[in-house]
Amino acid sequence: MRDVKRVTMEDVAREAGVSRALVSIAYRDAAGVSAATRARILAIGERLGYAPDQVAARLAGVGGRTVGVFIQDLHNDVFADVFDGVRAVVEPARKSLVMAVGTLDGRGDAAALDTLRRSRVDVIVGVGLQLPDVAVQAVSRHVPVVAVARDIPSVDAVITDNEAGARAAVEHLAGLGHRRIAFLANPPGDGYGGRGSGYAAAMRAAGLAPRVASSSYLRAQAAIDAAALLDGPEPPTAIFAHNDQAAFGVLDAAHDRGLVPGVDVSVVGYDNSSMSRAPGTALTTVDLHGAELGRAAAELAAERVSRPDAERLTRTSAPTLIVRGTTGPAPS
Amino acid sequence: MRDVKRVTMEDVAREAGVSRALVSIAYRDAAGVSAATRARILAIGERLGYAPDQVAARLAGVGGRTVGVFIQDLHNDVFADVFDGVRAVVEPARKSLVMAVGTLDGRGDAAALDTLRRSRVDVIVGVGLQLPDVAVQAVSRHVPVVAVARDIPSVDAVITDNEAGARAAVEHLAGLGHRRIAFLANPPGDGYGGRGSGYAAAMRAAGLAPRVASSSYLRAQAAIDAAALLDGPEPPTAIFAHNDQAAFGVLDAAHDRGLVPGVDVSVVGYDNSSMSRAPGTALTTVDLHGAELGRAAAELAAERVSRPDAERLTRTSAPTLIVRGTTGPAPS
DNA sequence: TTGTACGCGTTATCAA
DNA sequence: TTGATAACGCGTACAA
Repeated sequence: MRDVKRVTMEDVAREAGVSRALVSIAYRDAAGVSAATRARILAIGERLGYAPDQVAARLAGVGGRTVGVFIQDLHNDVFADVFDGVRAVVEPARKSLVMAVGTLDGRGDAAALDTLRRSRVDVIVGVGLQLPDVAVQAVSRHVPVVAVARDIPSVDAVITDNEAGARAAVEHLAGLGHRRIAFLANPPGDGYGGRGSGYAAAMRAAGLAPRVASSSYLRAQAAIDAAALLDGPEPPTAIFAHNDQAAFGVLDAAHDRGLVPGVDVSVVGYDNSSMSRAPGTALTTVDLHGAELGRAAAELAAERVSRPDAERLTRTSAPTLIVRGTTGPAPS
Repeated sequence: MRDVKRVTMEDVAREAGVSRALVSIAYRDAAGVSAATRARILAIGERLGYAPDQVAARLAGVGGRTVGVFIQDLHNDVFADVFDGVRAVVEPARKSLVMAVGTLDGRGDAAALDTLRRSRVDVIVGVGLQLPDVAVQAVSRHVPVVAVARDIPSVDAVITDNEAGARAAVEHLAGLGHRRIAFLANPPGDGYGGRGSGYAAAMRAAGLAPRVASSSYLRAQAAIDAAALLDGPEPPTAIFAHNDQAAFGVLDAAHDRGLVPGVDVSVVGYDNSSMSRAPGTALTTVDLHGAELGRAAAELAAERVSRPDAERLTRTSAPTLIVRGTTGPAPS
């Protein structure tokens, strides 16, 4: 049923009557073999069911051809967008991609990064890193890291302007006449602090009083925290959540209270995840432009590999507000 | 800024005044080293910033410790559920996981599987495989494959009872008084044919005439196909879509026409993806129990590795209907 | 505990 | 140019 033995390059070489080195050259499309011989070698390899062993190749090779991608959570659609962007750059360059997935609570992140480091990747693109700055910096001493949407001193990064995104959200809501606009905050120190500070700055600029409720990434927790706001004194007429997941929690809480989003209470998320586009939800949100971030990160990664000693590399991306159905005029 | 040279096991051995073999033993927690020496070796390794190279280990090791996971599409939440299940089994067993991601149109699937094969994985768990049976069988001649939610002759599989899921959906709708229940079909030959046949059987059993509209995985296409149904003669009062993505397309079409889901038209999806749980959407759907499928697949994978010549291994899982807000009594 | 033969390609270095 | 030879990468496993 299954091949008992693995077919190796040696097998192909013997069958073709050439050296192993020549087979290697042929398979890598490298210079040093005549077209005719190359074709013959590949044909024989095909017939034998041979495929070069990537593990051996990675061990023997010169390096610089493997990109590691850390993804915080496969359930978050935004990360998938970023991954698509990374792939769009890495695959055409014929480099290989190694993935490692963290855990939602961040506890598995260090292990996942360690896996990448030990997998001989030449550079790591970190998507949704939740580790403290120092932990990321520690990893980057062994393997260069390009952080996506997170600004860590001395670590290459594709930075997204969280302040601008938050400002756009607040200005949108203020323009609709909302005055009691609350912010459902992300965990402190997660690198998205700009969303909170941008919110606060925009509120003050609009002559409004910031009102921040701490919360978490978990939708259920966000629902609880939003409920506290909505049931408290002087409930906000609009809630800006630090990301879409949390915004869904807010919508859950609103729904429980019979409040119609966009009418009784306005809700803005952050990320433009696919769930925010769900029919019936139509969440107004800030688009992170994930694929673009991913492409930029992959480009920075390539640059870092070719110039290991370059100064810190960064690129900046600007989010844009997407108005959908969960925001509307402030109730009078 | 970064370590210029990679620290190897040899470096640690020299520093500790022992052999490389002993360092290897110490790091693998294997028998053959005294506790004191082991601690000393690990301490020195720590100080030197050493981490065992997994690539070299995989090349040298005996095998049977690496599981490959093919995932069709990172944007589909159900696959993430399955992945979680796989991981829940693989990680505690201290095996390593290698991932490869396909493409939505299925064109990249062969390449992704090939990547896994060449990565020396001992077994592949295939999630969302769209390749033809023969292509999967071809891969499985080199590396055993465990297919998730797909039934391919001679390939190990965790099978989900699509017929039962479809039947539950139809019976639910028929019980609500619907008589014109249409099925928005998946592409033929994708392995989920049971949803269509289960639908047809359940319809006939209920004394109703099956009505199948062909469609695709794409939400936009599903919207077009659903629109044709809704605008046509004798429009269905209920539409059962082959998966959640397509069901969202149906909801889009309904929304465009001012039809309220659950009131004017009932909609049932399949998968119980996270989007189906979105507030305001609340899609009635068939729960695939992704994490359970993933766990079962990982268990089968382990069994296959330990018994390479065993007969075909299969396990069956039963989906369950989850009634939410998009289904309601048939309009009179 | 140690020596040492692998595992499977890649990449100089060298010869024709 | 076309090709061969041999060292190398970094651990693992087994005999000594």
